[in-house]
Amino acid sequence: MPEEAGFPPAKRFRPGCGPPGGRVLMLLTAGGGSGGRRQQPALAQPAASPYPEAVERQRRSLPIFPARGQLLAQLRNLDSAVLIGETGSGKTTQLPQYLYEGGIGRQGVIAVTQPRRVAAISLATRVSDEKRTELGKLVGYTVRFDDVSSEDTRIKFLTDGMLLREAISDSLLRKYSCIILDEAHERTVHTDVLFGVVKAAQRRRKELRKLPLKVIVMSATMDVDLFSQYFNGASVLYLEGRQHPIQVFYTKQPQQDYLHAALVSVFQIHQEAPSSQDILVFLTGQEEIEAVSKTCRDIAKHLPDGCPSMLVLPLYASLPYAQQLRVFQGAPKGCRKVIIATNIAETSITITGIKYVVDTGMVKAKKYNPDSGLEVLAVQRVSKTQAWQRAGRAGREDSGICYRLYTENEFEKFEKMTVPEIQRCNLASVLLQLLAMKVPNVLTFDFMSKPSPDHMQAAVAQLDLLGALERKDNQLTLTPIGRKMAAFPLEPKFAKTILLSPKFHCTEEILTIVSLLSVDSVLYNPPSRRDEVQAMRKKFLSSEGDHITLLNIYRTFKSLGGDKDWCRENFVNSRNMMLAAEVRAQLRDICLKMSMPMVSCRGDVESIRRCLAHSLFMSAAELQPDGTYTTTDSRQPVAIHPSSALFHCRPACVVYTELLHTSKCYMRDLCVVAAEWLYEAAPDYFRRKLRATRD
DNA sequence: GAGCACTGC
Repeated sequence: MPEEAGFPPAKRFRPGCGPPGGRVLMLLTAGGGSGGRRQQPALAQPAASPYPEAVERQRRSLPIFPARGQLLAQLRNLDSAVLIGETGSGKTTQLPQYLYEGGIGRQGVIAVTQPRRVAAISLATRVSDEKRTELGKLVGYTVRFDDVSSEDTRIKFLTDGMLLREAISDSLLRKYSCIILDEAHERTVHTDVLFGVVKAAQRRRKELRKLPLKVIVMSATMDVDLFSQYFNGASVLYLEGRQHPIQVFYTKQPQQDYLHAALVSVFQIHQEAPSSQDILVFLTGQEEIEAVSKTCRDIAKHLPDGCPSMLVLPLYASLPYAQQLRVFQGAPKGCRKVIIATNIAETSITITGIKYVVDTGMVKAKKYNPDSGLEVLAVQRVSKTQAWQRAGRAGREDSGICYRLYTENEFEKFEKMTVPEIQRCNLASVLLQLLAMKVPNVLTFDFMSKPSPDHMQAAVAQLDLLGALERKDNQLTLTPIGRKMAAFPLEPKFAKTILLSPKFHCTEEILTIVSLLSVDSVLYNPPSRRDEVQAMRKKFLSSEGDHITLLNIYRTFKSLGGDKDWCRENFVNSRNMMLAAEVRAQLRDICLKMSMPMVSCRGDVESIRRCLAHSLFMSAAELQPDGTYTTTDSRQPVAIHPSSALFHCRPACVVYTELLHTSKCYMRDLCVVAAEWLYEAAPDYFRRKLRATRD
């Protein structure tokens, strides 16, 4: 048994509780403490309620309910507002209904945006149930591949990415009277771009004396200064929630080995706590999670008598769906559930019954390196808000306990907030979308958290190479090709690949390849069965690279009618395969709307490779005399990723889809090309490069 | 020579 990790006495806190100092313009409290008995709302029952009693009672018991009148009175007169409400306050399901019932925003549609599809769908279902209407009538939702809304829809839930798409065809968002940006604290790229788009639409509509646009930003955390300032000093409304108290323990000493510390903590809890109380452990990635899960199971086998048994469940996004679902099933009586997860359990997946959270304080996340212009995936410290979010996962139904595997001193040194994604990612897509909306002066776009000028410039350079940009009167605008690229829900380089494909008579094939590349990997690689996987995959491998290999797999899958058993036997992720087929159909529709010819090159694989060379020429690498590879763009040393079909080959020249920095800089998804094809594709670009290397 | 956080259009 490992020795005790050593935790000092607990500090009590309630995550996100209490108003932010000095910034609250109005305070709306629901009454009642957290976790304890709640005050009954003192308002009179409406004369004739349209709701069945149970639903009505449930709605009235939510913390937001006593604030209803005050909330409506305030919101009626405000253009913009920020609403802070903890988990469980009922803000997301109730506020849109209150607005509708109060006759606010009835001249148009009330939109509520969500970062995730599942959330948009389940919230719409919930609210339409409460309104006792059929989903898609009064209350509906719109997410990619699934639009359940109609002319009658007045309350619409949509993903933030979907609303952005709509802004391309109508940048004033004319059909909406009110836009509620929910989960704003997550600061996804899409939400961040929407902030700017919605703010501009609001101002422009005012200038044009059109229907005013009301904007409500909803956040679960207290750091709202930025939101309020950004929306011209918008009022901040505070709602108390239903979070239960959580005890937090820190370690006395910094931990050298967080995996070891996590194991110690799990078994310390396991020996002390009743077996009905489940544990959630936060680690950084698949490999680590699988290794720790195995160790946990091994140790659990050799525990002393009287110790409860243990059900260890890994949880990460690339885990097959059926295995993900196991975390929702209760463990047998006398058995404890231990869930070992990535940050997928921070926001995306909520598990009930968690009493203990073990937080290693580490996360694997993308960083942006402005010098090299590259994204780097690296294990790093979480931010304070992230640590609170993790702790909060222990207090969903009852009071909880969080063990932090770092000292309080270390915690104080964590970044206050996670750096918004928009400052950590490639901006080519964002820029293309803004240009498609005809935003004037894109380079000075009013972002809430501005990306650095270098960062923006790198995106301009990328779009320029793809032939998407032109300059008119010192303003950046889109070329006809650029406008077409923006129509595809894809990274710009993939959109360009599709647009080039008719020239190489391989549109059908390119559509398949691009679809497969734009979903999560269809190749399932359980580390414990590596040899089996390699043996099965051999029959699809192409010496011409990963794109052709993927095409081979898709063709076999299709010829068998999408057989799930075949997928399992061949270590193919059937969920992602189906998704790729759906993406392909959508992309094909867009091509047909543009009157692109649907052509196939049949067995002529070379034309596919030529097409890829012409669209990915800026991501190429050449074999050096010493057997290593160097990128043609920045002469950076790179290596072939071990997952590639070309891992054991050494082609002279390749293009790749992605660079991945882990222990080395790896190229992923490679295609063998001829050097002269690259030169043909962009003679000026390569002439510049050659001159640069000579200097 | 040896490895892939999480969303979304």
